[in-house]
Amino acid sequence: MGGSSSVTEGIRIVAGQRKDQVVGDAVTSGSAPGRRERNKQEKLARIVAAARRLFRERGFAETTTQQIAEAADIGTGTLFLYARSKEDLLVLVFRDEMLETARAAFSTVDRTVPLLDQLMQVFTTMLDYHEEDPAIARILLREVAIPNAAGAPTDISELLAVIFSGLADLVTSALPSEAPNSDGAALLAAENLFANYYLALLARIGGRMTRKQFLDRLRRLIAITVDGAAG
Amino acid sequence: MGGSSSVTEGIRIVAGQRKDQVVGDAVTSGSAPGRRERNKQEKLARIVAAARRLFRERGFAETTTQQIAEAADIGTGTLFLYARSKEDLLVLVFRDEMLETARAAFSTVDRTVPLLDQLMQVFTTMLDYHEEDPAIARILLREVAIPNAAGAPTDISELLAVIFSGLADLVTSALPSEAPNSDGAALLAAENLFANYYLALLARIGGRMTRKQFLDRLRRLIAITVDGAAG
DNA sequence: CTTCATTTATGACTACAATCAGTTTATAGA
DNA sequence: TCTATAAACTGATTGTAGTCATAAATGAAG
Repeated sequence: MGGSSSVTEGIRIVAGQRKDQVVGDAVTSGSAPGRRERNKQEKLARIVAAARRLFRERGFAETTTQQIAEAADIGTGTLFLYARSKEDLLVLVFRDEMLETARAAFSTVDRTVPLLDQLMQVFTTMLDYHEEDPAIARILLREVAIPNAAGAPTDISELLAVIFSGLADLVTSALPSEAPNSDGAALLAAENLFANYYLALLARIGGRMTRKQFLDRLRRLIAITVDGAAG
Repeated sequence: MGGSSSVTEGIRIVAGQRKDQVVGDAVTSGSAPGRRERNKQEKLARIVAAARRLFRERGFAETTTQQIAEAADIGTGTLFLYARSKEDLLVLVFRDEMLETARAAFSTVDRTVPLLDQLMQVFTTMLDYHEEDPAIARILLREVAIPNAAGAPTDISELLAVIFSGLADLVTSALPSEAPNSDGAALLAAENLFANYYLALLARIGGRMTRKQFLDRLRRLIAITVDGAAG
């Protein structure tokens, strides 16, 4: 997403309102973590591990938050101190995998082929990941698009940053180095490309397209953008 | 795991065929509707009317399916013969309004202005509709993108057809009449444009953009596609 | 009218996400 | 060390979406 405008109108701390919690990550840097912080991180790790295993083994709907809590050896209420909802927990659990997938996708791109093919490589890698477990992907993609519960959901800004800057970088590299403000233009092109990928992915994961149809369609869609921006 | 020693975790319903019902519209054409059919339509109308009123008055989360059933004067279980889930009911309720909004958007476009402006007119009209009730729009857009429950959700193909063919028509009209297979190309362009609109809309409704930011961003995004396709 | 089969309706019931008042644990200060 | 305050944890409880066994309504056929 474009400029993370530093408007800072949130007001966060103080001011009596304590609604939105979710045990915050209080690790500033360097200094002693402290027992409380260590306990929190350890618990978070247990929760994520347990949830991942259960979601994978039984599926999302078939796994209850009770089961996750029990497997993570915590109280049922504790779970919701770490994730706002069951769906949000899913994002928390698979965020890192998605991030790694995205990073891998960009780092293995063959930069000698045309931009269109580079983009298809990236998107195909990300598609492959989601196709491994379409049932999970469905809910994951839904939650990423529009979070369910109110309040601050699990932060995915890093994932988005990797994707957008990665796409923008491919676009910039492929373009003849001339345009002056091409940075903003490249980021905008990245958003355009991602929008096309995302909606096609929704159709694919939603079972409204075969894999072949998806790839074919996506290629044509991004060709519109790529040819336009390049021509 | 733990707890009772009996494993029993397989079983679940899983068995082959799903039961996908949802009282189908059996009106073929012309011939006598029959009492059964009339009752169904009447009930459906009552449900939609009651749900619309309650969702508008109290909001989605604050309205229970019991309240809707009572207001529609039907049993609680009956509701789920007409919609697969509470979310699906929301689509059922607002589908017609969205369809009308889309139709109106396309029929009032000023065809004398540049294509980019025509598209912005259409998208702005649709944005206006969703901004009237962002809380409802949020869930509506989620459900449209990826239906919640399994089985056939409320059919929105007509809405999508109106939007895609409408966009394709604008594109075709604005382009110099020359290209032979421009029909498929125009439809593809329409998908590209819609993808950009939809993701921007998600950001806007998700509160991640002001209205001004949305319009500005969307204009730049679709400019990429329009300039590319036209140039 | 009287079966009979099929479709539609019902509401008591179940399962479960999420909450919240009360409890425990950690840390800072004395 | 002990005490006070805040942060984190807990599980019994609650509200409600969605189910399912049963019943009612409809239409077809005799």
